[in-house]
Amino acid sequence: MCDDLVIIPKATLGRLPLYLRVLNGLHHLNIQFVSSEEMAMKLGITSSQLRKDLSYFGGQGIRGTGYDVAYLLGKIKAILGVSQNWQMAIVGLGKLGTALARYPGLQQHGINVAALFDIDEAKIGWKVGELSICHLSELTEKKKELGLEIAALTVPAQAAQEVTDLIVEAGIQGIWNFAPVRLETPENVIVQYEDLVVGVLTLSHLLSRRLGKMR
Amino acid sequence: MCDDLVIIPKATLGRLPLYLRVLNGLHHLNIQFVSSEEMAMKLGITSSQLRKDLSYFGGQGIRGTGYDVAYLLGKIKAILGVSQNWQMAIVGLGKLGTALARYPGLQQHGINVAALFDIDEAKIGWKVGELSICHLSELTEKKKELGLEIAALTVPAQAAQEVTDLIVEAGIQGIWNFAPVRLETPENVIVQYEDLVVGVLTLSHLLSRRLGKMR
DNA sequence: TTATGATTGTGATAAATTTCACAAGTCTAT
DNA sequence: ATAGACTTGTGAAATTTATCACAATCATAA
Repeated sequence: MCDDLVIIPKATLGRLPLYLRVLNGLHHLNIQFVSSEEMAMKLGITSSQLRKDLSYFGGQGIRGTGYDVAYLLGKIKAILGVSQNWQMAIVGLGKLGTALARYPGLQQHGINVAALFDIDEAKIGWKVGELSICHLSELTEKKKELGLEIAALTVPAQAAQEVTDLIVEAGIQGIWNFAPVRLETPENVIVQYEDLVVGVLTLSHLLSRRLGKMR
Repeated sequence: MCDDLVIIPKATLGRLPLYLRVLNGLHHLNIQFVSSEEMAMKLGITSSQLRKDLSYFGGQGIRGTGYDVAYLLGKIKAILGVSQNWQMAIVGLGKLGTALARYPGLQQHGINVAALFDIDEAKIGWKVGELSICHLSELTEKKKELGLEIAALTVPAQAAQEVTDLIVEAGIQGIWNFAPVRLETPENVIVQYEDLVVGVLTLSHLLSRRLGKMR
């Protein structure tokens, strides 16, 4: 009845968004079936890994034919929670926060940017796209009004914990944290860490080795 | 002589940027020694994992005392290739590219944004911070002039492969790819994939389970 | 010097993840 | 109906990663 309660390995979960993307592409092209080999090729992974991943939640593949694109898409969307919409607030409208507010990829995946908050008086009332920036003190009120469920935290590192406490107090249970610090939160709050620097440093490391540029 | 040739597990490498951050903080506070327990606490991992990670490249800890912050910092910087500077180009000055161009975290980690490219005639000549946007056709020339080593790819998905081919042709060997597609490149080019959507979908999944909001 | 307390380094073990290999199922063409 | 070509699903093996537990080491103070 409720497949989502099956335990899906973390490593697999991390790949589901990639699968979602490829399936979306195929669905757009009106392709009805896809083999694990074909999909794996597009993803740069092995077909057995893909099949194993899908097996954790019942990919319902058809031997000799492949997987039903629409069905698999629906299944993965359900697991990732993309099949319903989420109301998200952005807290901290600096460069990063502003870019995030305008990023179309969010809406496409069921994340609705519904409110913007900052603490800088100079920014209050400014518009980013359709939305006006509110003062952080309005968070609790707006949370109830708009049903905010996720807060993207794009404030400077020094302010992050303090602002987190306010977010938690407002009753928001999901924090997408772009500040480079670990946040202290109650158990019922989920924090997802996002850090651009990790990616570029990994690249930097690989290049150092490749180019032999080190001292 | 060259510790970087020791094989460091991928999982460990992925954590080094986090260690770098904590060590930077400690160093800033003029703290000379730190124990694995203390550092692990700040990171939300176990101390034994930290020690094991450091053991792969010789953390040079002192029993009873802990690790020398400055020494460890230098070591990790060397491994991550942060101890020298890199010249980076940003290709595609949309919302994301522009935010990246202004992101101070890059400079802080030895990544120098040295040139901006776009293909949209309307944008050519515009300034973002100190730099002017150049036409993509100047890439090869600028690569030689500025010694560009990394290209951040922030163009729409449809254009990504085409632009990648130009980047490769210009002789740039590191691509930090923000476009949600897999890139075909020669073996000597390193591609680091960056995808914001993965993070927020993971959060979405965890929230779905937690809140029991699914259908 | 010696006792005490703190902390590392690392084998051994456990857990998680990936890869392999192939039986079993499905489709198509004849 | 049958053969042949494909493709899935999945146990088992291999590999990678994380945790445990404790001897060895170092600093400090009496």
